[in-house]
Amino acid sequence: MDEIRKTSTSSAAANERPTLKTIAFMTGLGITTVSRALKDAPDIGSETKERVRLVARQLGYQPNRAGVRLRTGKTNVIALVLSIEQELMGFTSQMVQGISEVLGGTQYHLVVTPHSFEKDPMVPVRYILDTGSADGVIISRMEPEDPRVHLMTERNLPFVTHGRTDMGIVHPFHDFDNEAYVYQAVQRLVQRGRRRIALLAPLSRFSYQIHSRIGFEHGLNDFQVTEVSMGRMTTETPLEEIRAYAERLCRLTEPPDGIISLSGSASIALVAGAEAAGRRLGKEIDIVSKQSAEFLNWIRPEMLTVTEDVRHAGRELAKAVLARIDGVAPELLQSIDGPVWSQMGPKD
Amino acid sequence: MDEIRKTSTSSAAANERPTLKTIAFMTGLGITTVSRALKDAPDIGSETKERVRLVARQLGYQPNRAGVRLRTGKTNVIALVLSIEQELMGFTSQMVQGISEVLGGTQYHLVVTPHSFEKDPMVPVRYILDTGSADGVIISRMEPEDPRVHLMTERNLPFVTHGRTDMGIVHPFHDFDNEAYVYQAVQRLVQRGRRRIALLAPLSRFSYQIHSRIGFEHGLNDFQVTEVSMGRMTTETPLEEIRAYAERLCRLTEPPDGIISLSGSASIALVAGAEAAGRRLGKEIDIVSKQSAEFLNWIRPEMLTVTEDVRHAGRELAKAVLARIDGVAPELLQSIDGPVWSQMGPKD
DNA sequence: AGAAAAAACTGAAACGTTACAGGTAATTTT
DNA sequence: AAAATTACCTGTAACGTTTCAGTTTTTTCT
Repeated sequence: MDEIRKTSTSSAAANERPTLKTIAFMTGLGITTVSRALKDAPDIGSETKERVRLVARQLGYQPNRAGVRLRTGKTNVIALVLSIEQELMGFTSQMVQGISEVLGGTQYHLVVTPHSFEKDPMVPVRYILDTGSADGVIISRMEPEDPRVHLMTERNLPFVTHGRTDMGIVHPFHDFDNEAYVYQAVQRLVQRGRRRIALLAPLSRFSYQIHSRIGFEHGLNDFQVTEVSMGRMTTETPLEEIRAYAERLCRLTEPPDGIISLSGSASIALVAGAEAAGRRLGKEIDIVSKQSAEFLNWIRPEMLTVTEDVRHAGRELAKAVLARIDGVAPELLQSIDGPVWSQMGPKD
Repeated sequence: MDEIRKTSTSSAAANERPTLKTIAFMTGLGITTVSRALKDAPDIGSETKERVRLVARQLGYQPNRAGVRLRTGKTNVIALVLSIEQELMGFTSQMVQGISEVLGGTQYHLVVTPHSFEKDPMVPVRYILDTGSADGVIISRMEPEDPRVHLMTERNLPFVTHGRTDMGIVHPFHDFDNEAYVYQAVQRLVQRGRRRIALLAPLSRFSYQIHSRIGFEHGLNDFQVTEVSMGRMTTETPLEEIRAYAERLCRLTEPPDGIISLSGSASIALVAGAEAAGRRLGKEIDIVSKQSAEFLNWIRPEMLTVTEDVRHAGRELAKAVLARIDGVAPELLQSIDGPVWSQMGPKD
């Protein structure tokens, strides 16, 4: 099948995608006028604007992205930089949905750039900077001193972070309040009579490890309970190792009676370990977990959970980058979500 | 902070991004020559090519995407069209990772376009077609008669589907063998002595509902066991309804002793329902499930599972669109993954 | 009435790339 | 030695857009 009606070089195409030229031809105006009319520029007559808009809508005109990008440098792209090490249980999916909900009403497209954080987190950021391939960037897995934030700030590339930094640079972010989460987790465990609590925290390089530690220590202090060490375990340790460690821990003479986890999937391993050691949730031990999708309560209703609304985070992040691109001051684009505890199981 | 060294209009910029013009200036060649040299065109001297390549590498030259796209129409973009109704447990994340692994070695970017399948599945496809915003498309949630496939085929837009159709159009696809999965599931249940089996299938509009039904009926027939109806339940029914239904089912005088599920998250609800009715997995009942991330065995080791390798699917899909874009015949770009059963729990 | 100002519109140039239709010099053929 | 061929290279135009520097027409001011 080859093309049918191939139109001549001049305007007024039958089948082709309409351009400014098409509209100019149909209205009898100049291309410049059409361009300015669609932008609602002040030096175009209002009747003309109306006419142009009408024809444009009629034709289903959509500005050619390549043309705009070439001329103005504006890509109309938001880049989402994802770490391939990121939690799997629904996180990415929700984040993408949330971002898209916001971008859906705009000209922006979402380009997803997964990358190994372990190898070199700077690679995707540098690429975007070198090629000018996005107007704004969303990054996560923040560190207190984050070189990506340095670079993008220095090079004036709008961005938001999912998570906070601590480096004296004011930048847009959205974060979950892990400090409050862990503090409240301790509180709830104490309310249930727990006295020996362990914390399964993220890798220490990440900002939210520090936040969760702070919340934990305040909790230990305020409620006068003891910590049981999780050793070298983090939320990123392979599940089987976590399970084995949890089992060992629960077999000690002085086992923990409460565990707080920062990761939904890691919690599955904790539960498996604790139960392998004969502990029952809600009886000898309570496990508290953050999750990015409601599933833990389905499998163990006794578990205490907070569901981080990642979709909402995606929306906030998207709104923030867009606002930043529009020149809104970074200090106005910072938000933190507090923990929301799920309905409880049998106990309540 | 404003810009420093702003270079004049002519070439030889200090800080700016290099273009063909920059290379042309530095080598003393014409822009055309440089362009052709980088494309390894036959009418350029080999020594010249070497020289151009050297300088280009030196400068870190990367072709301007907008320039290429404007001139040639090539976007270097692959669009992933996702349904927001899609399973949450890791599916999207894995799919994106898989695709990116393949695109990582190319000039292609991945644009993600979530959309409500329920509302109108054609919208994103039409948008891509109307705006020419991608060179290739990946879609999922296939139906036997899929209008998206019709449209893209007719308009000659390269695409792959995750799942098969049945409409006499030969097109690239990658699929999981749901028929074999369900058949083998029946077989395994029978091996465990189960005789009354229920199937929790997808919505009937989807191709894989049909495949799973076929596998199921063959199984029922070959192994001489009876079906217990799941009523109006599908994998997309809200979890709480599924749970309630499963519980009711298990309280009947003739309850099922085996359930086969096509969705990991729905299986959680099935387990909850069965257990609420006092049935124990591996004892009075066996539940078999497909999942897109290894998590069911962690929470109920007695469950029989198959993990669909969505990441691998992403890789296959990406390779297929790229090949299709390069003109490879569609019939050569079709693949089906067989079910791989996980290690069993205590029983084995 | 003439000058000045305002309103409405427009052509040319440029962003970076590639296709096309050449050009020039060296080499081969006759 | 002239003609033809080959090997290499290049300028121009075009893709669709916006910015700049106008131009023309109408209105307002003096």
